[in-house]
Amino acid sequence: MAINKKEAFSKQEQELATFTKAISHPARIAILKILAQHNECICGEIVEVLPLSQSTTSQHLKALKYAGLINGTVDGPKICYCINWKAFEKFNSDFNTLFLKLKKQNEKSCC
Amino acid sequence: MAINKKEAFSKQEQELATFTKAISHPARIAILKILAQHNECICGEIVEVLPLSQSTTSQHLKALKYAGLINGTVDGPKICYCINWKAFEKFNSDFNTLFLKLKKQNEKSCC
DNA sequence: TTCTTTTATCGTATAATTGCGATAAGCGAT
DNA sequence: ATCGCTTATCGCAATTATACGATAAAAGAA
Repeated sequence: MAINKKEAFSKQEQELATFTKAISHPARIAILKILAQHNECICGEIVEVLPLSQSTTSQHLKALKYAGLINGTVDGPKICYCINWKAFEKFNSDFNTLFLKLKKQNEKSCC
Repeated sequence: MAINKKEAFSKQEQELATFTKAISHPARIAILKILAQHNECICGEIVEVLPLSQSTTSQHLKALKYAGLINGTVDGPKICYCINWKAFEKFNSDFNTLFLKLKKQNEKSCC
């Protein structure tokens, strides 16, 4: 058991779930906030701000990168991180589309 | 290891993460769509539509209920489900607030 | 080359998620 | 009280996530 049944759902649902999963941990929301607060890419002073170890932080960054929400480019010995606004915009749009779609049909809670 | 460090983040971040986690699985997004497509509460014909077993579907419903996104009231032998629009509205609002907050600061990707 | 700094990855442990079948629990009808 | 229908929960197995320390890898500086 415990076979993954995600592929049984629509592409759209899978895609949105990937995004929401990426930001389903407070640490990753915090990382996005930190990245957005900078006008330039930051070369990973994220570890110092977060209450997590360097390795754990790196894993969270990897998760965000996997979902396409952030980019990281090599800058000498450091790595420069920033938000992928294009992907972010798409996510935001898809999300609002879902919201509107849901709300269109029904507005009242009957229970 | 593997101690939960979620409480180390802000209340707002935790709250939003709870919501996004609730909709971080395609099945749960599908459930919300099904619920929204009905003008009345539906007495769980969700199982027939989803490609999942009754028990698994019940667990997904439980997850959505835990996050406060749906309500379920007893209707004889059945249970009547519907979206909690109030909670949903708050989630939508919190989410857009985060988006705007992030976008306010920075609009360009430098990498 | 060697050292230092920065980041990723490996190894490991624990916890949570996902999924199913089987069973229980609740309620109406007989 | 018993039966049938609907939904929740239990028990189990497999997978994934979370977290850390230790180590590797990459690049500049000495």
